[in-house]
Amino acid sequence: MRQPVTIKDVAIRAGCGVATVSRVLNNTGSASAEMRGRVIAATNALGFEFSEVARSLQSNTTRTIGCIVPSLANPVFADAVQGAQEAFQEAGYQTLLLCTNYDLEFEAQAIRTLTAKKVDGFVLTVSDALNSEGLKAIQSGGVPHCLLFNLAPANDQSWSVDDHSAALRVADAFVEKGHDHVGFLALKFKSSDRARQRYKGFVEGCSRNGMTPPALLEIDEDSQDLTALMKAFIEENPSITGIFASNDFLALATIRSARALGLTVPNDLSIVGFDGIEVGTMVEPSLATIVTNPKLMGAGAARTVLSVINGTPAPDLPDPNLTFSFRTGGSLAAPAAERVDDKRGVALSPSNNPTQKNDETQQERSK
Amino acid sequence: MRQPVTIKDVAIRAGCGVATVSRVLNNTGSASAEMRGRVIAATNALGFEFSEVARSLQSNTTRTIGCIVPSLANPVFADAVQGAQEAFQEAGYQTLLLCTNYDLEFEAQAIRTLTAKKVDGFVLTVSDALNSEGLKAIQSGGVPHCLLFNLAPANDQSWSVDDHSAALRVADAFVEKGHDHVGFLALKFKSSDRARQRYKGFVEGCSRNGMTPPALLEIDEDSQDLTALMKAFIEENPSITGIFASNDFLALATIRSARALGLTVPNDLSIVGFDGIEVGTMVEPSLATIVTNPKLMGAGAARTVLSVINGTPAPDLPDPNLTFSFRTGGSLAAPAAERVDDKRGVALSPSNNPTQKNDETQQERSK
DNA sequence: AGGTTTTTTGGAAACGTTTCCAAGGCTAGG
DNA sequence: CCTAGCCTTGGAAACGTTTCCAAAAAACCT
Repeated sequence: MRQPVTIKDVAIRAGCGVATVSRVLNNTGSASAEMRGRVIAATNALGFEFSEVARSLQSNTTRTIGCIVPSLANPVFADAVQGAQEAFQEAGYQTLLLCTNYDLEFEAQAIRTLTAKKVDGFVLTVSDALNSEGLKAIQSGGVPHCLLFNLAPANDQSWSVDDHSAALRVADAFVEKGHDHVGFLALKFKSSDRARQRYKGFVEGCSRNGMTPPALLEIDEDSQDLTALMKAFIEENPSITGIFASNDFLALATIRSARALGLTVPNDLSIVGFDGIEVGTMVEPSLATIVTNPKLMGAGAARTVLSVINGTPAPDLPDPNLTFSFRTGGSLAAPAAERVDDKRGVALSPSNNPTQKNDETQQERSK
Repeated sequence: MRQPVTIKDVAIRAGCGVATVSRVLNNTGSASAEMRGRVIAATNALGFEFSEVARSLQSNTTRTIGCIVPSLANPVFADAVQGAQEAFQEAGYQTLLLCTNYDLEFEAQAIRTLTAKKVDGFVLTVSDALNSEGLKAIQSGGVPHCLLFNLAPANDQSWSVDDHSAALRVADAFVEKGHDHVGFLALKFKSSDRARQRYKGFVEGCSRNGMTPPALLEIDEDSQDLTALMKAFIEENPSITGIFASNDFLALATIRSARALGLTVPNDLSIVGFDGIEVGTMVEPSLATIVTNPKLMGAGAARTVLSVINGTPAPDLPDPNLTFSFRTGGSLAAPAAERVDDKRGVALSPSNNPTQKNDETQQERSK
């Protein structure tokens, strides 16, 4: 199916040269009113449309942006992609989407493919921004780009939630409710610097608050056996009274597993999630979580890329502390008294101050 | 930023003609071992990569597929897109994604844009497959395409859940539990033939089962005031004992609103959703719903498009009855007996207590 | 050796645009 | 009435490939 009607056909029909057709249709250069009319008429009669491919070759610009994310199954990315796509769309750019499934090989391949397609820019979430082969290629190729949900290396911009600070905030939330020892549940720890940031922040937050260092439970792809894993985890760490899950789905799954284990949330186990997906407000108890705005992030990254393409000043990155907020929810409460007592008996606490924590606990619970 | 190194540069460096370079690198046509070596060496030395744009112009094929869906905020589409994207990716095709936001104008525009970009095919979910301007353009342009989640017009293929049958099944599920009068809650009724199909099927299912025709509650974009709407709806239809929501999010929101109105689910009001998103199994009570497999649908549509591109036989569409299954859940149960009693007494009570409904009305109407 | 295949090679056309440039027709100023 | 300058116009080059074709080189026959 060859290009059905080309600029040449229009030129013939209008009885003029192709250059004239191009000028008229693009409103570039001059043309007599009469000529203009003939060209328009011919264009309509033939139903002519420019081939963007030929244009791209000639203009060396495709008005296409490569967008690379791990997966759309995670609504955070889905929303971010949509936000980016809309922003690009508005500026007359289309979006070539590729999902890496958290696979480094795919990631590199995706970048190569899109580079060959001569995209005008990239918005991408990589597995590890500091060591990404593909990202380096983009940088050295001088292709406009902006990271999304990554910790930006030097010289790079990234629209991202401040995972570290958010995790600190979660630690604060736990301690406010009187928890001393909690767990961190991570998915795809290996392939996501975001998860690692959250963990790092959480560890630091716990430490700052004088809490026991959080126990780490790291799981793989499928949460089929999450209940079993949790059982082992809790047995191994009998003093934990809460779990910080690295995303909301995981948090909800954790609640389900907790129920399956006969634990009630939040009494026996408090849960805090991350992302702030909407269903978190629909469940009972509602999910305490870090609320983020992925769509905004995606749109922001898009605007940044557009700005470097156009050579206009880049939009300001949002204040890191405004990239998230904490949402209280029924899934986080003071630990039940019995478990606190348990702990008192069991835990030979390190350099912190569990007594004081327990006071807080009492206070909270008496409300 | 011109193409940094072209086939010409390689040819010069290798001391041969461009035709030879092309042949060697594409493994088409013959070349002496020595020549081959020189070309490869030059390619590596220069870091040459083909420009897909130039290739596309020459070969009149872009290895790019246009993918159009209403939104990625709905995980059904997000999953479907991912499924399609993966299938295409595997076949060496990339995916140009556009979201219409349920806007007909955008839809038409999107199709025009992608047509100009000379995509090799389309996978798309349109608002109304029978009257879509853009779809007609695609058809008459002879561009390979496959619908997704649409009711296919004649001559077209569509990978879609059999919404009609699924809705029948939901009606059966309600009647099995002893419901007689239920409501149908629809979002974007105007702009989605899927929602309309579901409604149509549901009406028919209710009729077949001798139930009262379902009451229709149609809502717009934001469910902010869903609770208020539901209150009015239930007051207007005091005999309904259940609601079939046209998607799972809506179902979960409905449960939340029901709670806000002091109704318990499923005792006062049973809820059935549609789509089978995973969180439905994580909530309490779990959500009764129609389970679908959007990723499979997306991948299927992709395979269909690929088959018409390659001229190979199209994959069989799945048996319509296997495109969905019913998942039982705690949100669907028999209507509470007390409510039946209660209702008798309070038949005339105004809007104070929305939990009360009139069973006599129900029985009378059911004949 | 000479003629006949077969292989290897490179020039050039083509894909559909945009844009440079030169040429022609006009207008206007002298 | 002539010339300098402006507006219009179209030919042709360029963008980076692939592919057709013919020429050159190598191989294989008697």
